[in-house]
Amino acid sequence: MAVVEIYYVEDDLDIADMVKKYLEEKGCQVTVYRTIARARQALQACVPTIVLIDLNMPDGQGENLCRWIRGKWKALPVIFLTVRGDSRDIVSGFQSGADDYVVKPFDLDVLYSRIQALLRRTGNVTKQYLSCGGIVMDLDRRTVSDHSGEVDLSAVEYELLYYLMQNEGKTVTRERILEQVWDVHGNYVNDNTLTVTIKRLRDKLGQPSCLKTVRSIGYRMEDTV
Amino acid sequence: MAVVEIYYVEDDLDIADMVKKYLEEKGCQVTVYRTIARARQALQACVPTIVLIDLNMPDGQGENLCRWIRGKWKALPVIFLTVRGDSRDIVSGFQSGADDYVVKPFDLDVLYSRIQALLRRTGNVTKQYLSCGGIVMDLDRRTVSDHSGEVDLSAVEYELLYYLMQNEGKTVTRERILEQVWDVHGNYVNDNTLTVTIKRLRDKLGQPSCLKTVRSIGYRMEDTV
DNA sequence: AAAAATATGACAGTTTCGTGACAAACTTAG
DNA sequence: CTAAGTTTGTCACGAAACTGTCATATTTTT
Repeated sequence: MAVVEIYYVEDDLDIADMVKKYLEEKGCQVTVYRTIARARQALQACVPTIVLIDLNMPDGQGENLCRWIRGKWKALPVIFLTVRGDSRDIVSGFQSGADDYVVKPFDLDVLYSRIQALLRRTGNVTKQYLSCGGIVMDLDRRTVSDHSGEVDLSAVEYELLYYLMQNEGKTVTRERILEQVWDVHGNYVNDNTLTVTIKRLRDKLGQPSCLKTVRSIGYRMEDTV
Repeated sequence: MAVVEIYYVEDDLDIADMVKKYLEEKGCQVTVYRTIARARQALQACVPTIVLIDLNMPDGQGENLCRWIRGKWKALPVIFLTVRGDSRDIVSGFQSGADDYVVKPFDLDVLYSRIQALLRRTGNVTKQYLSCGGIVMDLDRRTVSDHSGEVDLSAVEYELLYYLMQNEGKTVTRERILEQVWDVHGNYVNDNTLTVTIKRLRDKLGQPSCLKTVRSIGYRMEDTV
């Protein structure tokens, strides 16, 4: 299984630290967000494997974040971690769309078991998102977003971006792109067509720094370093 | 609503009865098995929607039953119900392949929430209603309403809307829609027929913003966010 | 400074979708 | 069974968006 990327929304830094350390030991990649607002912002840029949410946050209820997540990503796994262990709380937590609900104080091994069980359940789902440098492609919806929200791409632009993001980190040659995106074999396609489509992409995506020109070779998508 | 069929493996008849009654009130169909052997026999004859297993059974450990189930049906939802609430027990329960683990004494509402969450996740819930962006389809009554009340759709229009709402959030291609809604094999169906039917749908539904055109690909139903 | 590669702006042919109209097929009521 | 009303597929047309190309500018390399 690829790296499990976890977003953990928690304001209590002691707990957050403990959980983060434990999960990192298990090989997960954990990012902690101390407010709902920040978590929301991060989610717009990149979609993790799973989200852990503390119910009581300083800037709102975790349930609302979960509902918001469900509105955008129907299948993104969400687990609540909370001290509120009353039946009514649990039921309302599930009603906001969560997949599991763990009451503090919890055993870390149990938490990890539950994460694994959930990922086992969702694991075989074909990967639905491609993300790189703040740009997210939702392959099911066939939409693209950047930090400022959804971006409307034409068919060719979408195909081009898709090809580049599939090869994130690799430099792909102009010829190869032309072959793959315009799949012409004998058909002459003006080489400049690629240049122009790249420009149109960059314009629509707000000149993203992750789409790099590799002079005399081609282009490369890569996270800004 | 399609019936949720539950196999409940439990030797304590008092608890079994209570749980069974509660779940039946919720519209589920519950069969109780008092031994692992009988449950196994029943599973070989018929596979339910979900299995609830008590860990301590007179003729063996529930974990073994779960492992056996996983060997045959990788995706059949399984929940453990048990008094053994020690961390090690829980972890080993999950390791045998369970999807959830509920410690007795449990609240019935919580149990039901967990069952629902799991079925939601596995896509086993057949809902009576489909709703999206203010449009509600009642699949039993075969009716459609929007904010202004019931809308009268023709057969094809209904099928088209049904297909789109089933795939809420996904962009579906024109070809796929034509295949699915007009199920012609070699039969020529004019591509424009789809365009026209979409228009008729939009007219009747008051130009809903949730029915989006994805140029040169197809259409997508989606809540306006 | 010249040459090469890439970026940019403008333009026009093409594609795609929405729209109104129409006739054949089907349904329903009398 | 007939006649009126509905449904459904098709066509033709137009507006809007898409896409490839050219001419020109800008940047990078030698």
